[in-house]
Amino acid sequence: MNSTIYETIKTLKRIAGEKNILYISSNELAKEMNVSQQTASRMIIELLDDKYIDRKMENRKQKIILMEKSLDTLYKELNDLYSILEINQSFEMKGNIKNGLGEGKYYISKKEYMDQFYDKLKIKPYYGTLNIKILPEYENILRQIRGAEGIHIEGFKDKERTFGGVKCFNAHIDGIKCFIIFPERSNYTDIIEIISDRYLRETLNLKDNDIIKINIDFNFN
Amino acid sequence: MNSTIYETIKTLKRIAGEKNILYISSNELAKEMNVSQQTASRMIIELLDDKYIDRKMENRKQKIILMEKSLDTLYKELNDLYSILEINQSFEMKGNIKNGLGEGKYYISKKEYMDQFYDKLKIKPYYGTLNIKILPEYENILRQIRGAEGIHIEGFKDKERTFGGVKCFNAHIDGIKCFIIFPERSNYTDIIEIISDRYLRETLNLKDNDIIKINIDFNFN
DNA sequence: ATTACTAGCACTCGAGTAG
DNA sequence: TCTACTCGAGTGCTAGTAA
Repeated sequence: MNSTIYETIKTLKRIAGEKNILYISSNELAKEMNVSQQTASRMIIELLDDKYIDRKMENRKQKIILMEKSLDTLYKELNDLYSILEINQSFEMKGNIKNGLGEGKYYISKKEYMDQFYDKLKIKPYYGTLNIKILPEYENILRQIRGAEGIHIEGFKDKERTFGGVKCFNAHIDGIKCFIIFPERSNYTDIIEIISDRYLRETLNLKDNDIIKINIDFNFN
Repeated sequence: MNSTIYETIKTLKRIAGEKNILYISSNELAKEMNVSQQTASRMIIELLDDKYIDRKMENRKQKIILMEKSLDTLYKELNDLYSILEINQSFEMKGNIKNGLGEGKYYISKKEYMDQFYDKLKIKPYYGTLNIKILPEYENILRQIRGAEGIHIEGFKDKERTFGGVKCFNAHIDGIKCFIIFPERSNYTDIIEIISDRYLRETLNLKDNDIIKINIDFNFN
């Protein structure tokens, strides 16, 4: 990971703030970063090439939009530091119960996944996932969790197709132990999937759109 | 700030863990960082030159000791990310009341400081500081606070000598508003100085060696 | 005003190798 | 084995300048 890329992302995010959008000339960016205008321009081109940012040339100044990959980079570094400095923190998110459409069920019930869940998570998951749409005010926490290592579940192939790797995080809802699972290669989404050895919908008496709180038991290292 | 220096510090700290001491050959370090042995060796020399680390050549492998400057660098980056990602966190430390020897009193009672305290902190401090020796388990939090920006108080000169800049952090003890003040150029110490418009020793009925809790009202930006 | 190409200088990297 | 020097190649910087 090239440093200048990282420094540029930091600078852009600092100026953009929460909206992740900013209007800035290469000259202004150059001054913020203490580099030449040419270097700032080159950095923007590199960030564009690598899909860290999107850009619209407007009349006066270019409009830069920070893509999810930029945020990932920053939260990844934050997690690195948490891990290295051995800072332990617990996280809490809230969201709405969503109807899962049975997709998660199809994936996790694959034997190759199930065997690994049993080995690595020490649970035999209920054949289905609980889907939660995270409330917007918790999205940055979600980003931070997504950026962490988690417990890795290997992908595999069957005759028809490839199933990607998954990473899992220890969590609990109302005292019931469960795991958040993320596909390792996927775009950002505010919907997370939960597995547990219990049928959570029934155990916790949940209905669609109920708001629930989920605690992540983060353990760096 | 050169990235490779930063990456090297991260790697060293990750391996060293809490003790901040590690035994590692340039070759091993090279593998950890995915660079050549020569580059790893060069990084170590640079870190030595810049006083980030200390080193003892032992029979088999060099013994590397991470100096305070390395930790500062990592906590500084953590603070940067907190600020950029607009993560607000409150901190709490505990420590023992210490006899201040009247030094703090001499410094802060200087008019040039006092005027700025009044302007920037909106208090007219009591003529003295409360000294607290932070308990070891809170030292990393102290490092993180020291690494942050704070409210800047300018240094100045009088006929005899130079008085350095100071940075201040909003805090409170038992609900009483106060400020932690750090000399801007000083070595790490586990003793912090507190100012307030109240005589805290009396207001809070404190005696030497009492253990107190201090809350830092951290406001990035 | 902008952005960004080109050219030349400077810095960094790793291979070879000395101590 | 270690650490770390030299040197050539490659990368990244800025100044000049085009569009």
